[in-house]
Amino acid sequence: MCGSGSPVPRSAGRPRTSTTRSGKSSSWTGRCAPTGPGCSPSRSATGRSARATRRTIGAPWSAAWRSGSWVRASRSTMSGTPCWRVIGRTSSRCIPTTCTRTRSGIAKRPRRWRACSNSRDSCRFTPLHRIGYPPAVPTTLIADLRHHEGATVTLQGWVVTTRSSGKIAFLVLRDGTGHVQCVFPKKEVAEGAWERFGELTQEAAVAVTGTVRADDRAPGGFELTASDVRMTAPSVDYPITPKEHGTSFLFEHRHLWLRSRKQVAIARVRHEVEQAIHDFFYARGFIRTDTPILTGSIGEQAGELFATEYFDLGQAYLAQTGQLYVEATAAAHGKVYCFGPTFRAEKSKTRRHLTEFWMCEPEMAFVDSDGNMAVQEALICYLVERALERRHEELKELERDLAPLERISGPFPRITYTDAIARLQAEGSDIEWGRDLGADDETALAKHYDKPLFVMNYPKEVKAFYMKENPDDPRTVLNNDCLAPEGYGEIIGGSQREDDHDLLLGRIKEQGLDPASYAWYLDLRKYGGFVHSGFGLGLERTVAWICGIPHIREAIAFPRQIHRLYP
RNA sequence: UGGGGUGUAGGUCAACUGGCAGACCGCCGGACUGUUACUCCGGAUGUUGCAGGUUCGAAUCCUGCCGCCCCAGCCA
Repeated sequence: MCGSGSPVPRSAGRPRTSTTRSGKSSSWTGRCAPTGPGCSPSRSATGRSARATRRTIGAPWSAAWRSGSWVRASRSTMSGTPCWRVIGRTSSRCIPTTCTRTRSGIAKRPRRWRACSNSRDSCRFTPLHRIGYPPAVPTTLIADLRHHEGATVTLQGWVVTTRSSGKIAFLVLRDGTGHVQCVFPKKEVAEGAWERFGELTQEAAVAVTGTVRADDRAPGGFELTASDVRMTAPSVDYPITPKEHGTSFLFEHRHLWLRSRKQVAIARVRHEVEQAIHDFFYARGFIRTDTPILTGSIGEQAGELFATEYFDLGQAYLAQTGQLYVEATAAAHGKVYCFGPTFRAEKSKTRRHLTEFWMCEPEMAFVDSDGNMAVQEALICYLVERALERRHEELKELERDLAPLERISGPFPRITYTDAIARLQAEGSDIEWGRDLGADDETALAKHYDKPLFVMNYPKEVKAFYMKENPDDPRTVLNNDCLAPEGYGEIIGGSQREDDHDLLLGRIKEQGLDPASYAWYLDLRKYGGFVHSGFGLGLERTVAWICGIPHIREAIAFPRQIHRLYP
């Protein structure tokens, strides 16, 4: 189940454009600077299907965008205006171009089109904005520089650092797609450019024009020999300097800290994990059903909810979980999930808690506790695999030791709560059966394994009312926690749900909850009750583990903690 | 909500037993043609968290308050 690779069926990955008529797929190795005079929307590329060509003619980028086509941006060096070429409509494969050069060195328009064996998302030769938006002014992205070697381009971005040595100066620029060093030789730059360089400060917005040059000394392999620079917006006394800062200072400046390399890397791993979650469930036929944030009834237990006035209906609460609602939608669709923010007014001040965090909660009809864990296992394997495959650079930036992640594969070890207690006691712990496991207990258990660990069947008393009683041991319920390795602790909590109306009602009363608030939830057992299970995966905890960062507050752009509501 | 720690320049931190408020980074000025946390020279920068107390004298000792950090509980 694990390690099965892409959740998309293999057959869907075959290019369906006419570009692969040869039937041969090859990776693209040529250098392309699609900026030559021949680059015009009205000219079709040799080998393109007539249909795509027609689409290009008279079809501005926005029309192509609306129709879902892929567009590729390029810039005419003659007119300076961007032009757009539709390169594919339904393919999930990258379709890069090859170019030839004339003897004079000017890149000509693509002669032929080839399919590339890389997938659309991972292909290094498919810069993202080709399927995105048109830049406000003709601008080359740093990530695209490899395609523009020898060409004169204009970059827009923000100043990371400047260095000057009297007759030569260096500017490290970032634009959201990467970093590049721009070199300013004093004698060769445009008039006034040297002085303008001197006025640049950290994080000033700039436009730099120069020639793209491959250089072994450059971290990304390419540099810009700059001919001109223009500051488009100043930045005075940027607070986050290249020196060290304390955590409270950094979180007070979180809106700026997000620009730093490591924070960018974390955000991209998070993005990858979120997308991977959606891909995973989509490929397996789950329907995403969104659950309310404002709720009247209560998720698990009162007291730790954020309350707000709700017109004439009294108090509304910010959702602690979407679970009760996905149980309802599971009866409509079979397999569903929700993914959104949840809120806990717990006064927790640990490295594993936020008051607002994102949770993915699948719910599956006709799936028992065993099947539930199998899905959790597959999901975690897939998320780790995706991060390793597509966010390798980011994990490297974060100095994450990849070996523990590479070891993640199914099946995961499983241990019952009762066995866990026995093991802890054997190791000298004074924990007694019936008490919930603490953070230290979890770490002690998980350290025996280099994979995530399932701990199953906790005592009924310490778990929520909706969990199904274990028929083999009625003191316990059919639930599981999933503990991440390396001391990261619980990232998933799941259970088979109580599907018997009377037993559920009894549990509600036992825990002192008001049955009236749960009338609609009990209805699900009155009208075609069904075996079902589900779980909640904490996004920030998962991202923190994959990134190897010590505190989950860095795994979300703007963390909400008990003492932090700003920025 | 408990337990522990901490608060000094824009930032990170020193300041011995109560005795002149300091360093580095950053910033400003200058030098330097391949730097990449460049280097070198010079300069500016303070309500020592707040309020009170002890003392000839308090960043330092005492009382109260506030902020932040770590740990625990609760949980994802």
